Amino acid sequence: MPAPTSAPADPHRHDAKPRRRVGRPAAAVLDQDGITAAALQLIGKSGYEGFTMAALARTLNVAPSALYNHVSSKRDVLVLVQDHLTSFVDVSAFDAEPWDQAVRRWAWSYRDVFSKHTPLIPVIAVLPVTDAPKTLAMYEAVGAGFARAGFPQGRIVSAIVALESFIFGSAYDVTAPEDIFDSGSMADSTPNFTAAVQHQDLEGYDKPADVAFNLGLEAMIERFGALRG
Amino acid sequence: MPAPTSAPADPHRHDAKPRRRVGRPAAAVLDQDGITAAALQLIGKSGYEGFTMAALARTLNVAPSALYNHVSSKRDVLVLVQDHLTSFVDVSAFDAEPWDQAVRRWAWSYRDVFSKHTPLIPVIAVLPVTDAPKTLAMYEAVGAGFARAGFPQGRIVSAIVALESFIFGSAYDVTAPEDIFDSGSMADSTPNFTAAVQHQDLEGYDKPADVAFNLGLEAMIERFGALRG
DNA sequence: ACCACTAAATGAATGCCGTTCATTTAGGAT
DNA sequence: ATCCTAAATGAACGGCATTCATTTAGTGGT
Repeated sequence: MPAPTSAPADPHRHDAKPRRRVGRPAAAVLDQDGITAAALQLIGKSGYEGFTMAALARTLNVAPSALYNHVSSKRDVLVLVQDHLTSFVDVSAFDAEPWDQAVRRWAWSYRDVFSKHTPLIPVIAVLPVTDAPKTLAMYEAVGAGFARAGFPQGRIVSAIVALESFIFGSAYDVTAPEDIFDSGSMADSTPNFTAAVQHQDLEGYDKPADVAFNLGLEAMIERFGALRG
Repeated sequence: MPAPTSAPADPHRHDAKPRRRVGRPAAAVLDQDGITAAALQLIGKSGYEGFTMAALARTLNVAPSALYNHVSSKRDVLVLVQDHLTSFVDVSAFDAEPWDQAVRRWAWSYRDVFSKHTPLIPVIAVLPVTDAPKTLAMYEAVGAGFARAGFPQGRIVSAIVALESFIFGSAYDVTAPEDIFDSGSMADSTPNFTAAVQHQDLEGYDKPADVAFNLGLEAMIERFGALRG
């Protein structure tokens, strides 16, 4: 009886999100793509605190319970959103530029996309690729790029995972408050760190998060690059 | 006058647990240290799903509302737990071993501590150090180690942040399901990545997460080490 | 043209959750 | 003995995700 939660091939296709007249039910008003788009829009407007099954239903002119015919949980919606966002990550450089440049472009865009969606990180980081086809497609593009660049087969996945872990952690960093390292009244007991914070070199970047991301990313690119055959 | 609506969220400088005979208040059944200890124990027993203000109150034989005399929100409790956990991170090597070994020991222990507490990561990553004295103490130990090793002042914080970002991301990775990269029925459309997954080299480690962590960490240690004067 | 079947929507109900608040309790200070 | 006040209580409150019996309206078969 319950509707399938993830079926790639849907019998009922295209139906925008028109407002059916109120009152009693209608024909197909909802599908996963429509839910995903509405969710993304809602998140953009209200943030993740405002992202509620009730609020999502409201933007779709539907009762909250109706969503559960197309999705099995709120987490499910987050997975749909996550996978959709992944298609905004730029992997194009992997077949247009040298390996190191491609990794650079990919990593920065990956970080930028998800720094605006950090609540999704705990979801992505642990999600089987089977549940996220577009994410899998990204891995394929990246993995192919590594292989083409002469990366040893046995280390491709580990290298990607290491980069991705760094990217996720760095995405949080982007959202941290500027004064996160102000030691305030405790400065006396932490002289070394306090001094280091004060003398931090921005190296021409706008934000400290960018300096740190550049530093770590370039370290990995250089060292990983040396693994190529 | 009714009772105050919000308890002090500020741990302030004293974090010992002496019975302050400041000559004011009444019998104390609850305090922040007791709450922190109970919270940690509850999390260990029931996980973060079972970690509820009501459940926490129950283990302390107290009404849920009583907690709010000592803590201003559930998030506050998480901050206390987070800061407490940080004292389990091993920074001892920074005054006993060479820089690279010290970073290694610190990073692995940091990752191991928080891989069991990933729900805290979104909290830590964005938390001003002022609210977490033990965390600040850790930064001081690490920062001092970097300075002593001849690290250029202006880059100490960026290097630590980069390492920490990598550590946080990698902590998630530890908790990922083993088959997270099984592409299942989609294997045909992702030949490169699927092959890379199949041929992944474990390099003698138990878990793929450890291989990736080692790879990224050693890259950073080597490259950052070259920055020392 | 009828009818049976079924996917999809409803709205009420459920059970939890974090948090608030008026009130009570009991120790130290004067 | 009395006042003062921090700390504890228990009953609310509003919000949340999710479930379920029921209703609706299209579709496909005869």
